[in-house]
Amino acid sequence: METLGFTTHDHRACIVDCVAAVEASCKEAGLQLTRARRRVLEILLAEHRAMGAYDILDRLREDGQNAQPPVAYRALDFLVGNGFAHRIERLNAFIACAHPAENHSPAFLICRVCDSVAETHAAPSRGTLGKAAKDAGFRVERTVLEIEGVCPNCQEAETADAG
Amino acid sequence: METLGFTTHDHRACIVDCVAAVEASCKEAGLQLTRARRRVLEILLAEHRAMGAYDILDRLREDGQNAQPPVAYRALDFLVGNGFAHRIERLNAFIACAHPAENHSPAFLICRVCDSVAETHAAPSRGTLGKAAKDAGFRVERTVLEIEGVCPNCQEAETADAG
DNA sequence: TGATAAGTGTTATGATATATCATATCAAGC
DNA sequence: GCTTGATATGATATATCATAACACTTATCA
Repeated sequence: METLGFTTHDHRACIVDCVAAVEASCKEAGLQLTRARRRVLEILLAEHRAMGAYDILDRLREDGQNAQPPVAYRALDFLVGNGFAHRIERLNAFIACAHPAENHSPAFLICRVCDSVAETHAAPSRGTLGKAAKDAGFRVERTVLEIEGVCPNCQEAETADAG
Repeated sequence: METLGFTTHDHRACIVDCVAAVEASCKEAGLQLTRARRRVLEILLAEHRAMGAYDILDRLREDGQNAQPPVAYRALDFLVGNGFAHRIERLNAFIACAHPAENHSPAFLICRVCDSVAETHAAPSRGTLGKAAKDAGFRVERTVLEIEGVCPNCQEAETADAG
């Protein structure tokens, strides 16, 4: 299990690889990775952090067009719906998937200080929780696991302030 | 473990008991359960479902005053901050805690069809996930676990439609 | 090539949440 | 009593997030 998001790295290859992976995945599934959708994916990948829809919109507008909210939301719906991006409920924001094309059940570590987000993955709810759902007669379709806390960088900053 | 929310029951005693429990808890902790806070708690308990801040505001207005958004949000901040209510991120909505005064780590079963919510509880993240957080150097403070699916009532409805 | 589905551009609006400043309330100490 | 400080409330305005609706274009495929 690899956790991404709290370490810096050269994003170039990362972006190219991810776009390629998504592209392949779309082709295989008969999905259209249109210009707008591809552009939003690139924006999310370039930032490598959770972005609000209007942040994305600002980037889109830098391309020279007067993009309106639905443009961003439609592309995001597509990306999220097909597992190429995730919505972070806690932040009303979106982030490119760190493991596109893999079938996975993501979990997020969200720093309450700097809002950085790391994606990791959780075992789909088994054990106690799965039992509780079953007992309640509830059919589980998707699990949202968002863990709030403080990232390593902000912990360092805390220590520095205190010392 | 008891899961509340998908069964009907007489709420009267439930409301009275919960308000009393919260009242006692506040007294013990030196917190002020003021009129507005108590009223919002009662509204949440009376509905026994997740309510948006503006739904709550509508109820508050039925009391005859022209309550403005901050009134609801402040009361909700108090209730959520002290564990007497929970925020459902998935729905941007709030629900009274089913186990006030107990120290707990809640999880929610959310029906995507009718938006009903059941509170249950999850073991605080141990195992794989706890390890992932630890490996990432992340300090966990709070875990949001929201499980989306279909509640028993809506499953029945599905079957009825199909047959 | 024409029918149909899928996607886009655009306007307007709905829904959720917070910043800000003024005022009230109340307990503690002089 | 009066002041002070802390906490809570009232009220206005605005920020932020999200979608409905409709006209138009593009992709797909029989």
